[in-house]
Amino acid sequence: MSGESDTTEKMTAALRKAGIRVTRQRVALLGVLAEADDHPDAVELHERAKLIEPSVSLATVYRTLSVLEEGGVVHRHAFKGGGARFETTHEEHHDHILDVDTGEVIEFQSDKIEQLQDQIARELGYEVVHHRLELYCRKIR
Amino acid sequence: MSGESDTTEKMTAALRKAGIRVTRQRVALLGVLAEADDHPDAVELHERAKLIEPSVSLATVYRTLSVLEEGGVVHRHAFKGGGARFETTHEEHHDHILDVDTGEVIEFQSDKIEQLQDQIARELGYEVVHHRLELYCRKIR
DNA sequence: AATAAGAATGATAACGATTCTCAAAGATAA
DNA sequence: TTATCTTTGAGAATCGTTATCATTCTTATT
Repeated sequence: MSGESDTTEKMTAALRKAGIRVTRQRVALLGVLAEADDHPDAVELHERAKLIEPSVSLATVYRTLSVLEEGGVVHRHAFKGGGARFETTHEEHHDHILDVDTGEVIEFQSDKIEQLQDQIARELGYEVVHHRLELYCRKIR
Repeated sequence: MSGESDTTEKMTAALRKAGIRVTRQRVALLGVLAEADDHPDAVELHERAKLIEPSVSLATVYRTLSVLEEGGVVHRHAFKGGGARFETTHEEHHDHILDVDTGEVIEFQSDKIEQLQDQIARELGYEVVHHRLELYCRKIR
């Protein structure tokens, strides 16, 4: 057996597959992203990545996030308030509900809404490249 | 007749109605917003307001925009790239299509989508406080 | 394994958008 | 008109993010 963890191997493979050069920092960050089930921002990701690879700088976190986004490996969200937040792309497309009281993020998916969006755009002579749908909600008592 | 323009009177009345103290700067800015048919950002609004009331500072533009937003007089949008952009609230609710090539903003409205949003939220135990729906589109050739 | 060439990195400066600070000027109600 | 409280302009400060640059690391090639 090698000294490499299973996660490290997986992340390395994922980076190679996306045509992204492999570095310790990138492997660490992607590992953090892969096991995150929330939607962390760059600073939070930096904190977590440092636990795995102490040498990661915040600058590299930002740079790597851009590279991963370009490579289609992560999605960047710009919810209200604060900075951008990220999640891996391995799940299928979804939109978000944001609890305005707790800040919690819930994911949902609606083919119907997607279809309506396409239809509306088409009627106006456009095709949808991508969209942003966020429902800022309050829990019903 | 008074020396006040018709617009000034209207804006003054609108501010009073919203319970916002009336100042030259606020009247000027609201006037600019009222006759804007695009979605200007703070710097652009500052430029335009200075033509009416040269003493307006950028700080006051930002402060006033926040006040007007709280008073329900304007809406703040955070489209991708660049800063916040604003529009008056007098029209009815609508969402936006953004032309990714030209930057143009088109407004649209769909009761069906609104209903679907409410329904989805309800099924998850939430009620929608407000939402954000932006379609980033390309013109069909 | 050694190397050459280009790419990625850490530290920090710079950036753009926005908010804050504070003394001076202004708006409102009495 | 005055007293009180608010708003203002100017610029400093802040926040999230990107750019700079000398050094280190990856990778492809020996």
